[in-house]
Amino acid sequence: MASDALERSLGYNLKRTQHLLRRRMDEALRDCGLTTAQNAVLAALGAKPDQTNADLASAAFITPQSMQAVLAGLEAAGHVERRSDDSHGRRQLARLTPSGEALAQQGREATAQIEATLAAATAPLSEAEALALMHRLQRALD
Amino acid sequence: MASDALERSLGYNLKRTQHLLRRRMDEALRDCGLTTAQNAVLAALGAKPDQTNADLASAAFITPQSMQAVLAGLEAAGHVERRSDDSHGRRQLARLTPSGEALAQQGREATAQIEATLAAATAPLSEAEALALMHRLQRALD
DNA sequence: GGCATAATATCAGGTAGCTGATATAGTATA
DNA sequence: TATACTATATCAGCTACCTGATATTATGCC
Repeated sequence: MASDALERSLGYNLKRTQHLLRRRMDEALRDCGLTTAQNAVLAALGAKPDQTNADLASAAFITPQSMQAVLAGLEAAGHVERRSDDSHGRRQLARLTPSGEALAQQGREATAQIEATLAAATAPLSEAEALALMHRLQRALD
Repeated sequence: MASDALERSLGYNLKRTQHLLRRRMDEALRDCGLTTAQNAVLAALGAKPDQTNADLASAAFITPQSMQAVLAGLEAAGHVERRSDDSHGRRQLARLTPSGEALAQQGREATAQIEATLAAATAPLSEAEALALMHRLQRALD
């Protein structure tokens, strides 16, 4: 049994919550054959096409170097395509292929249940209040 | 710029918050020469001595295999000592040495500021309300 | 125009944590 | 007692992500 001091720590509970969430997400996405990082890319490109590797890395909270490998895998599998930005010679803009769109949809469906579970568990707080709390914590940590 | 859909996701914001927290913790602990995992071990043993490798792994949210390496490092550095449990031949109970106690204290001091920042940022919610929210989310995800 | 700075992509190497497998000791059960 | 099950420690190998370095392309400034 852990000490009460740890149980009362916001940081510790933030970490534990995120840890449980990560496990649930990994489980749910395993059925689609997706990793969490891959799903993050598909979701980000689904919401906003033509993003650079650096954009996607930031969205998935990993380094651009790490994202390169993820993106290369998705590209090799035919779920993503990259083309040079005409106005910016170095940039490469990524977007979903049709099979990538389908996979992104599977990812959304697999994770929707978890998101709904989270939203329901905020009661008696509203989901908006929980989100506002997260935003305040983020601002404090930034 | 990320899509609004992601910004409104509790899971995404939980991940982002934890990501920022991790960065701040790593920064603060670097001055003590401690990693996050090492600090977790010292904090856990400070709160409750004579824990097994498996106990500590659970407390730090890593596998027992990974914790072995962390614990071996701390033991080699003289901050932790392990002895066999007389009543359980296989178990090895870890506890802090005097230098480990001192290092644990440094870790506490380094992270106290961050914890206080988090607690202050819960307003207008109380810290207890924020903790209760975390616990509800954890229960929902478990 | 020319130069410093920032942004992007990408190569190379290192590390932390993971999964899988194995050995051993304690516990429960038939 | 014997047999199955659980908990612990620990070896081996793997993967994801990181840091550091480098090349190339915009962009801001003089």
